[in-house]
Amino acid sequence: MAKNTIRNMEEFAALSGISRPTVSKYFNDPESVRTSTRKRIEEALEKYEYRPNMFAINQNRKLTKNLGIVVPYLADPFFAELARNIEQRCIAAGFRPTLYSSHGDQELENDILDSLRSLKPAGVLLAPLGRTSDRAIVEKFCADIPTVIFDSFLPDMGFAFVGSDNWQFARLIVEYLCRTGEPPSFLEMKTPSNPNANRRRKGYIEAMERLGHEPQIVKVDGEGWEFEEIGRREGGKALAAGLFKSNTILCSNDRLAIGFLAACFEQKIRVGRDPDCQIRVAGHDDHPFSRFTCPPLTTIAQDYDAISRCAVETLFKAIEGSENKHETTLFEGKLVMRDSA
Amino acid sequence: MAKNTIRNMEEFAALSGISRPTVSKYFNDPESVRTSTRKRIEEALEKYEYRPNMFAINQNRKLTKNLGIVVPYLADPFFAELARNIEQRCIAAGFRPTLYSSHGDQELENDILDSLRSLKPAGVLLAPLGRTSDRAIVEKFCADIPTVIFDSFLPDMGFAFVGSDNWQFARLIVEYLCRTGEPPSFLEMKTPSNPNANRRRKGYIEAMERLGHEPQIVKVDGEGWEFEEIGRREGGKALAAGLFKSNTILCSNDRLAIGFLAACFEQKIRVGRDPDCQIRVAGHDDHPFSRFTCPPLTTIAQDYDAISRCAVETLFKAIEGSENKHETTLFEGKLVMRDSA
DNA sequence: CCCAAAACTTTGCGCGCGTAAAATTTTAGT
DNA sequence: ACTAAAATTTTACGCGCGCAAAGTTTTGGG
Repeated sequence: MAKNTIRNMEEFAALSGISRPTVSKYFNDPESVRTSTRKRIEEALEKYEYRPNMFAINQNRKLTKNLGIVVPYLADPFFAELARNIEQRCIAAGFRPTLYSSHGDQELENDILDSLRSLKPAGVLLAPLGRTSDRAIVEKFCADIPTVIFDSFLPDMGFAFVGSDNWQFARLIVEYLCRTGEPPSFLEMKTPSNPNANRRRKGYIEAMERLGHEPQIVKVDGEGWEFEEIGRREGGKALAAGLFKSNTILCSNDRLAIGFLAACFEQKIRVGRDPDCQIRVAGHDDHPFSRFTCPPLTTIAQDYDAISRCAVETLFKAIEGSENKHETTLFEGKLVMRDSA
Repeated sequence: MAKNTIRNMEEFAALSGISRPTVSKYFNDPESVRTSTRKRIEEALEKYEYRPNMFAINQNRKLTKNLGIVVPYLADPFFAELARNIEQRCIAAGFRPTLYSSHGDQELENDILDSLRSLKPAGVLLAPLGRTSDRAIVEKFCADIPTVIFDSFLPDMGFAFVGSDNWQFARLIVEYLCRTGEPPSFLEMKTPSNPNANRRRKGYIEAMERLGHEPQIVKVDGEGWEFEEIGRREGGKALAAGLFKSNTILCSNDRLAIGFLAACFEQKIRVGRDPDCQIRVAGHDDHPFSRFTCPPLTTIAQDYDAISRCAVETLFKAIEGSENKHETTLFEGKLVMRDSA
C-alpha cells in the first residue's frame, strides 16, 4: 500500500524507524544486523518497495558486486549455454553478472573490456577470441581486474585458466574411431579462430602416431565464426575433390561437422556406422544441436557444468585475494556415441 | 605517456587546462564545445587516459544512456542473432546496451525487469516470454520505463510492438505447400511458449480453408524451450502412430522442425521433394541452423534486420518523448525454398 | 542486578560528477 | 576597433550512499 515514491535511504530509514547507516549495513549484508532489526526492515521493505540506488552504492564502494562475463560469439549455442550456466552461479552467489559477446570482432572485444573497466567489476570471466584477441589489451586488463580466462587459452594471462583437455579429447575420439573402423582424417580451418583447434590437431596427430597410423590433416579456407557454412562449402569441396584419404572424418568442432554433414547430404553420401554408409563423421564439443543432426553426431562432450563451476569458483578465490598463480585446470571430455561414427 | 592515475575529472581538467564543467560538457556531447577546446581535451585524453566514472555520471543524470535488451531464451540462436543486431544499432547510436536472457523462466524475467529498473535505463527492448510472462509485472514495468516489445506480442503494453506478420507467414507457406503437393498438416506444441504460435496456427487454418482444404492440427506434449527435443521425441511419436493425415508437415517453428527431421531420420523416412521421398517438412523463422539440416529446411524467413532496425528506431522515438500509441508494426516473411518441402 | 560485548544510532565527511547562475572571455559580424 | 552573441570559467550546491568515529542502547552471562 501507499507506495509513496521513496527517494532515498534516508526516507526509507525514517519510515522503518531505523537509522540510515544500519539500513545501509542491512543492504550490504542482511545477516550483519540483529534479527529484530532485520525483521523490521524487511517489513518496511514490503510495505514501501524501496531499493537502494545502484549508482550511489557503487560510487563509494571499493569493490562492487558486479561481474563481467565475456564470450567470443554468443550466437553459438555452445557459448550461450556456457554463459547461462555461469550467469546462474554468479547470481546465486549474490553477484550481478553482465553478459557480453565479442561477436568475433577484436575491436568489439577491446571495447567491451574498456567499458567493463568503468563498471569497476569485482571480477571478470573471459572467454577470449583467442587467436584474434589483442594480447596486449587483454593482458593489461587482467593485470587491473581479477580475471579468469576460460575456454580459450591465452598464455600468462589472468588469475587462472579453466578449459577442456583438448589433447585428451582428440585421443579419446581417435582411439574410438580407430577401434571401430578406419583411422580418421582431420578436418579443420586453415586459420582457426579458436586456439583449442591447435591442441586438437596436435592431439589427433599424437594419437594417430601412437596407434601406428599416418595422420592426415585437411585444412580448408574460411575466416570468421560461420563454421557451419565453412564446413558445408569448403568441407564439401574437399570431399568432392576426394581429398580425404580416409572414409572417417574427424572435425575440429561440432559446428564444422554440422556443416560437413550438410555437404555429405548434398553429395548424397550416406553418413553413419551402418554397412550401407560410405563415410563416418565425428566432432568435438557436444554442441547443443549435435544430437539433432542426421545422423546424430558422434562427438566428445565438453563438461559444461564442471567448466562453469570451476571458472566461477576460481574467480571467487581471485576476488577474495588469493595469490595469482596462473593455474590451469582442464576437464576431460566424454565420448558421446551417436550414429554418425 | 606518464599515465599517472588520474582520480577524477577535476584533475583531468586541470591537466588539460580546461575548467571541469566544460570538460563535463564535452563528455556529454563533444560537439557542444568549441573546436579548439575539443582539440585540447582530446589531446589530453590521449596523453592521460582518463575516463569519467560511470556511477558518478549516472547518479545525477535524469536520463542515463543505458539501454536494456531482454530476450526469452538466449541459447536459441534466433534470439542471439536478433540481440546481436539490436545491440550493434544501440551502440552505434551512442547508447550502452546490456543484454539479458530470461532463460525461459518467469521468475528470472521478473528479476531482470527488477534489476533493470535500478539501472535507470533510458529505454528497454523487451522480447517477453509470452504466455508465461507475468503480465502485471511487465505492464507495470512498461508504464515506468520506455519499452518497446518485440517478437512476442503482449496486448496493450509498452510503447509499441514490433514483430512478424505471422498470419502472412502461414498463408505464404501453406499456399506454397498446397501448390506443390499435398496440403500440410500442422505440428505444434500443446501449450506453446511463444504466442506467435497461436497466430501461426490460425493463419494456417484460415489459409487452408480459403484453399478449400481441411486443416489438421497435431498438438504434441512438451513444456519449456527445448523445442528440438520435443519435435524429435513427441513429433516422432505422432509420426510413428500415423497421426498425420498429410504427407506434408508444417511445423510451428524451425526448432520443432529440426527435431522432427531428426525423428524422420530415426524412422528412416525420407524427407524432401524428390519422388523417392515419403514426407515433406517445413517450418517458420529461418533459424540460423535451418540451412544445415538434412535436407535443408524450407521455411519462412523472419526479417531479422527490419525487425531489429524498427524496434530500435521506435525505442528512440519513445525515449525522445513521443506519445505512447501502442503502435504495432509487423514485417512480412519471405519464403525460403530449400529441399525439405 | 551488574558488566562487558555486541549491536545500534548519531554525526559528519567525502565520493565524482551534474547542473545552475553569474562573471568573464572569446568569437563573429560590421 | 567596437559590440552583441556565444562559449567558457567560476562558484556553489546537491545527488544518494559508504564509511568511520564516538556515543548510546541492547544483549547475554555470571
